Amino acid sequence: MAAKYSIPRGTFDILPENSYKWEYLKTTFKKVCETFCFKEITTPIFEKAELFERSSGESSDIVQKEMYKFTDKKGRVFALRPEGTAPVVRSFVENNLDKSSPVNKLFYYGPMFRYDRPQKGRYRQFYQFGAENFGSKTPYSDAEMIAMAYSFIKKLGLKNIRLEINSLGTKSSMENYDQALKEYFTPHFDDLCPDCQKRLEKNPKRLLDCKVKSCKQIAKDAPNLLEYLSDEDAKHFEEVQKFLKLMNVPFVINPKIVRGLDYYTNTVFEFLNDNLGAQNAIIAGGRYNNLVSEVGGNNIPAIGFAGGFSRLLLSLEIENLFMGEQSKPDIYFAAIGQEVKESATKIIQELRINGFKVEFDFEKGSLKSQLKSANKLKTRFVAIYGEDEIQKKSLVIKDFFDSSQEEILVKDVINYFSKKIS
RNA sequence: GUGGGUGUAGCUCAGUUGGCAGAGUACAUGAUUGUGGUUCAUGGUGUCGUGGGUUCGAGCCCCAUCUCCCACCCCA
Repeated sequence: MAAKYSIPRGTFDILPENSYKWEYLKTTFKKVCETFCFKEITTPIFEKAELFERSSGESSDIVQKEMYKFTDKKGRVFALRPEGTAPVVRSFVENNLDKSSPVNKLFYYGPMFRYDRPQKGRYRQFYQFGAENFGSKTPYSDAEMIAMAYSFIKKLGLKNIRLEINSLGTKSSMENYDQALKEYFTPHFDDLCPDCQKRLEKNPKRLLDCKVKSCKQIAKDAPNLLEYLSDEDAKHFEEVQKFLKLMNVPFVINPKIVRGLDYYTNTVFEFLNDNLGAQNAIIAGGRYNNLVSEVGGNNIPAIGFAGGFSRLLLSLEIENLFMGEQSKPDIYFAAIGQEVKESATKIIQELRINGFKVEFDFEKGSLKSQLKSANKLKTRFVAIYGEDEIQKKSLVIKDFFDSSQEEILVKDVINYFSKKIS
């Protein structure tokens, strides 16, 4: 053992025995997105570091300490993407997608990178899926986005997941609220945990979801964000709720949801699974009406979400749900003797070209061991080919379902299996 | 970045007061030479995470280091 090289900390291999599960998640997500008429977009896994510094907020932890930054040979500073929204916005702006269509509905998935301490549901290279809607500012588009995430969760069959929504309002109401929070918490300053004392200046909304008991106690009577929304923002939020109800998407309002990235405005939402431990957010997102212009585009409203595949997988495992199936051979080709095996390769290639999944072991000797392999691979059909069959230009086909056997002519083999295997 | 736990066969794990490295499972082969599943027999591998130290002797004790797990933090 004692392998010479080991995998980098906080990363993981997806081995053959699990690959199909990831594939299942990806294809299911894709299918759901397509029912909402979203189109796939793929961007590079690295971008100019500045893109993330600008979009996520200079002060966020992601930018401050979690980015994998590097400099290329010409001194350009890049970062492995820590999240998916900024690159999609960059591509949207750079390719002038808004010019050819007033609304663009996009989805993506792929690896993201953050230098975090690894933990359950948290890795340094992790796989996210996400979707963005550019160009639509109606409350309906907020609800549609949430409904799409909800549909994905439903499609997977997950039950123990709840949706929480909130509205942060626009910039002015957010500033008013921050001010109110500061006024409320400052008299209690000495009773706050050290983290919260820091947060009070930097990002007072963070005080609301502190886990320290004493802070929680103080935060209980803090001013409510929803009361600081402008009339217009409040109306928007109410309309979103109206559409969610119409679409039968159950939710609860949690005025304490705060998103980690600076760019959110108005609606924010989280899909949570409390059985996952500390990293309980499965899908999270919100509206970001100012980000496109901030990255250099026109003043285009947008809303989106992102989710983590491994947290989703954990959730599926906990609820013991279907996670796709490993691909298995249609036919195991058992040939007896070296000369027969050589002659078999021609038939096998013919079968494979016609789309059948055919397993064949050129080295295994006895028929018995080949049948054992076929059984282990859960193959239904075994084609038995030996001296007798060569003479007769035939094949014996054994069906493991009922242990029946029949002899067919080699020239009919494609036809035969076309009927047997759909 | 901080704290707690952890590491022994491919996998899941035993391993006594420090005294020859173990089980289950999986894998491979075989049971009158062309018929799987069940059964039986046989077989193999370990730098005991890594590097030091204590000791006649270390899987076990001490120090360091790394990994993974859990929590803080942060977030998907």
